[in-house]
Amino acid sequence: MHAPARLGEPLAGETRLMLRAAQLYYRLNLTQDQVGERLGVSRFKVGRLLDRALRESAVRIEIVHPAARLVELEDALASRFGLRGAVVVDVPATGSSPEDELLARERVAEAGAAHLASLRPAGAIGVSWGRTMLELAAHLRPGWTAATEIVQLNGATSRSAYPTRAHEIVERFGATSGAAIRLMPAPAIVGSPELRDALEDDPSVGETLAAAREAGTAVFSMGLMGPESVHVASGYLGEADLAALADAGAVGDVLGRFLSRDGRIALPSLDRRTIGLPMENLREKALTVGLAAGAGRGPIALAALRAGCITVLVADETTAAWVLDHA
Amino acid sequence: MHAPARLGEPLAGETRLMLRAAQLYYRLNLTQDQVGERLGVSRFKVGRLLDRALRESAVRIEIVHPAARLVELEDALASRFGLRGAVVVDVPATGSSPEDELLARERVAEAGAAHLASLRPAGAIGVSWGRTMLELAAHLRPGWTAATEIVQLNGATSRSAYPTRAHEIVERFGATSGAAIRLMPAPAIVGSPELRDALEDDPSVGETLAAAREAGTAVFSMGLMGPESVHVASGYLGEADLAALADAGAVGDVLGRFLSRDGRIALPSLDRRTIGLPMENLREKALTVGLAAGAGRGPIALAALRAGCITVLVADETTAAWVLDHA
DNA sequence: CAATCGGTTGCACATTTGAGCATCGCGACC
DNA sequence: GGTCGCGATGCTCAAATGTGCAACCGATTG
Repeated sequence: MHAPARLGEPLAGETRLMLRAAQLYYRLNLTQDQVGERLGVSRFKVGRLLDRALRESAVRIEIVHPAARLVELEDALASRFGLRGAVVVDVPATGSSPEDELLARERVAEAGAAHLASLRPAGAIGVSWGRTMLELAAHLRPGWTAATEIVQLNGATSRSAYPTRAHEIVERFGATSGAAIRLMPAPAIVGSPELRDALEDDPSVGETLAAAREAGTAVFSMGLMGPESVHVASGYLGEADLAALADAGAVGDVLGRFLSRDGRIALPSLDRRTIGLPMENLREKALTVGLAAGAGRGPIALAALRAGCITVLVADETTAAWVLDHA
Repeated sequence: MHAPARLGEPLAGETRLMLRAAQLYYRLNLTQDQVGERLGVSRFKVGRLLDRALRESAVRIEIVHPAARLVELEDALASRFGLRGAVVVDVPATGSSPEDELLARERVAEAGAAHLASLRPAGAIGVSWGRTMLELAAHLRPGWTAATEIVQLNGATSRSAYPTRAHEIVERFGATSGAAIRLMPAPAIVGSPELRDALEDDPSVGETLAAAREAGTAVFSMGLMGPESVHVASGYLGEADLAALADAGAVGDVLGRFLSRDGRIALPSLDRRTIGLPMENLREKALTVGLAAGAGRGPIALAALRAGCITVLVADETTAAWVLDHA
């Protein structure tokens, strides 16, 4: 090798020196100069010794903070899906009990609000509704940004006893940012494409929809597909629709648009009955913040990412890990 | 705390930033400047973030090389006993079978020879004898140093069939360094103090002893106390002596001088029958290299260190660890 | 409303570190 | 024995990093 032909050497003197240098440099925080003095070698040699130690990974530098994994997931998501950013939240318990769901929603919403504020979006901001969005709105702090207008992105007037509280969300966004608000007075899903078109043509809805198209920013959450969906609770979806969606391979929704695993509209016939900003318009926005909180949101998060309608993802750790595992 | 009263924060944004900075800096090896650019903060802030990460031990820097432990032991020994140096050798198997003993001796002797050469001792060098010393001598490489004289430090003429081979050792030291040699033609231990004195007064022994006192450097190994001691094999010690030594708490010998745990001469009456350099003269030398190789050498190594007669210790890992454990 | 205080920020400057390069020593090979 | 080539060494110079300091910001208090 490099040392003059002494085979079977128990421990090359160079290696001893290297380890000693590493100890002095990394443990005692001496300068390379000081290390060299103690070891009787030049500082250049110390530098090279430390180089070698690093190359041969005789010293390991690892990031051990409990949250380091979250940051790693964030970076992985951002680079894997070409995102502008990702926020992964550590949620203590990640079961699928209602309490755990609640907790996950809270943490994701809180983190989403903070991150949204840090982005300081300007101009018009479109927002969706749902439990996560309501929670997010609650966490917005006065003056978090100086938007000009808050626009509701999709229909929400409830036809059941269960209120969507979409107006609360929009109002809170408006109140905390000082922006004007624009609601969308229509259900999320109606019975026929014709009715959808008629409603969207009406100025009350149409103007909001136009504003939604113009908004540079969109903030929305992702919904689950199944009997527990808010769309079922709100009375928009019946048994038959649910069955058809399941047949079509739907995994959840974004702005009331149900997607299949690959990110495509799962059931075009249902999509034509859905009132709100269409997928293709959502994709065009400069900044879209999508939130996924709670067990089982992995598939819809991945679908939405594949649909290309997300530039900033906010999710809990379990969801983030699932997405990366299945991407 | 430091952040404006937001309690129960899932993960302070500062911490995210810190971890991200640490990732970029330590994993991707970006400069602090580049990290700052990516994260949108000044390089000063990055530096401070990295500082914090280090202080809060969010990043851990550890030395993982298998030999790192040896170096640690060396440093610990050197500082604990005020040594000029210590060499700890990694010995694959550390049982107490004859083969393991042999292996340990080989590795320690080899490392001892290499380290001795790196010290380049000048002037007169005193040497002891024994299996380890023989092995060490065999590993000396021509021109390893430019000593003027090699002096045998203690008596060695065998009175049994088992040869001490002390002359081989001294000759090899001389031949490889180009130095003159001086042997000590006497047994290690004799029957009475009077005979010891008479022999030491004889010029043949006395002149070597005087040279041994003058030598600035001494190299010796440490021997075990018990029936397997070379002194028993060479016929210097009988049953009665062995029993008396055991009673006196002897743990082993240095230059034929048996020591108790605390580093004192275990049996003065026996010591007065021992021919060779006395302890107090050994202590005065500028450089004394002591070798301890093989299972059970811990106690005598510790005793010798306590006696203050060692400035450079060469030992196997097990012995080194034992010494530090019991110091 | 002014004053003050703790903490954070960016800066100029000194120190530390890294990179490229000329040199040297030494063994291999003619 | 000469010389060729490789690796190690130490140097200069530029880049990167740490440090003390002044300015600043926001909150608290008189």
